[in-house]
Amino acid sequence: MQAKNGISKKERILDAAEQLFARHGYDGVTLRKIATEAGVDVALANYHIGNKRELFEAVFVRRAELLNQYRAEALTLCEENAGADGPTVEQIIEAFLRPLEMAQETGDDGWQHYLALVAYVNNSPVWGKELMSRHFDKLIKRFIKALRKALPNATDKQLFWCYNYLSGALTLTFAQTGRIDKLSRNACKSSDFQAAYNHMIPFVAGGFRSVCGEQG
Amino acid sequence: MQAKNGISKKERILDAAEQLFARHGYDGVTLRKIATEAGVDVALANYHIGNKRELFEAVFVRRAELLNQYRAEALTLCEENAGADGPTVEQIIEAFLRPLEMAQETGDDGWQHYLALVAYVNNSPVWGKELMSRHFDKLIKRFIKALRKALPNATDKQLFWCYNYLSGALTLTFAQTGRIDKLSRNACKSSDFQAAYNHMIPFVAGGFRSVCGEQG
DNA sequence: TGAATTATTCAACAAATGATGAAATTATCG
DNA sequence: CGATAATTTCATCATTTGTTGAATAATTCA
Repeated sequence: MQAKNGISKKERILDAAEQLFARHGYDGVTLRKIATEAGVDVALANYHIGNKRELFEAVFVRRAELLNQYRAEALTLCEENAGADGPTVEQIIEAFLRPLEMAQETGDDGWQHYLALVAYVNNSPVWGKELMSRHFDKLIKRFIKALRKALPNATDKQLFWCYNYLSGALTLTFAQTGRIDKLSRNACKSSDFQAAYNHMIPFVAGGFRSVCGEQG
Repeated sequence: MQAKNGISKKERILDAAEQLFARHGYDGVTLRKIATEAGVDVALANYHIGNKRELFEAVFVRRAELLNQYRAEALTLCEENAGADGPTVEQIIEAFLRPLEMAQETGDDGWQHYLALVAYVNNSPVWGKELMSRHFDKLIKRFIKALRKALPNATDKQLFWCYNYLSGALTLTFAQTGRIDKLSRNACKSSDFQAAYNHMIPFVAGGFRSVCGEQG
């Protein structure tokens, strides 16, 4: 049952839920607000997807695989282009971040909302651990493996703490609170993803090098 | 009307609210849960503090000034101990972070809950901008000023973006989701604040240096 | 003590919430 | 077409929510 404009009501529900959950969190959103935003009856979400929790997870899952795919391709590409020593820290971090920037910069607002949702989940004591792990850990371990090769002196403890800081920096950038705009008196704009990622790559790479020591 | 054990019911309400808001967010907590946790009637929060929103802000405000004071003292101290060139990036970052570590490591769980609440607020698109700015911007600008002196080649844009990454890394550490434990197969423990901050200082300092360039 | 102030509890309200069967509508396809 | 299935709407339920006015208890202090 496909609508004429190509967007089914089920997708409209997921889009509306994505935006609202990202902005207000799980408990800050009611099924009625989602339905209203989607222009749909309240009962329809239940018919197509299930209860509220299942709706939340459906939204989270929807783009997760695609995102992993983008990142995996970027990592594979930079590994193929590198010599026998493998890619540099900068190249690995870039492969980790650029797909996100590109997703956020498509005209589609959906990716912006989705990544803000990931930020919410990543920071949530309740959802954070299980949901993030289930969908993203596998690929992250591939990135860590590449970093371990680029930083042969690093211990696992150092690598994973550094990844944690990277994850936090990224998350706050996703969250798009607009706080940095105000603090910097508009020297930085949180909507300027290009600037956010351009600065982030050397920051994070420098951080990894500083903690884990140069190779040799 | 002070209780015999020294903890008034008003304080018990604030403590319970602090813990629950930090864990479940504003909308994930009901006044009844707070009251139950505090061992108090539902109506009492309203009598002592006001409505739900005012309760949330009261919790947020309670420790904000004290936290600013700790950080300000640390910065002043490291500036006094430094030469005419001022403190190094590492010293400034350390002054920014150590008071948080110390607060989290007091036996009192309250500071842990409070900093998790700050993490929630900092990442929240709704609360993030206004509430954080109102209470923390002034002191943060003092820190930025010190960093500007330590990194004379840096532009404001670079400095504030780097601060943003620092803030994000810090926030995720506060949030205590336990995710890093699982990801690293217990090489890192999110409850180990000492390790979290020990690694974070060189990471962030290295990041600043890498983005803003060494001086000279 | 006893009156007055403060603190706490009780009871109840209207509004909103997630959920779900039953009814109505629309699509599918032999 | 006509019947079977998929989709969408409608009406309604029991709970839960934030809030408040009145009643009760505890404290203060003259």
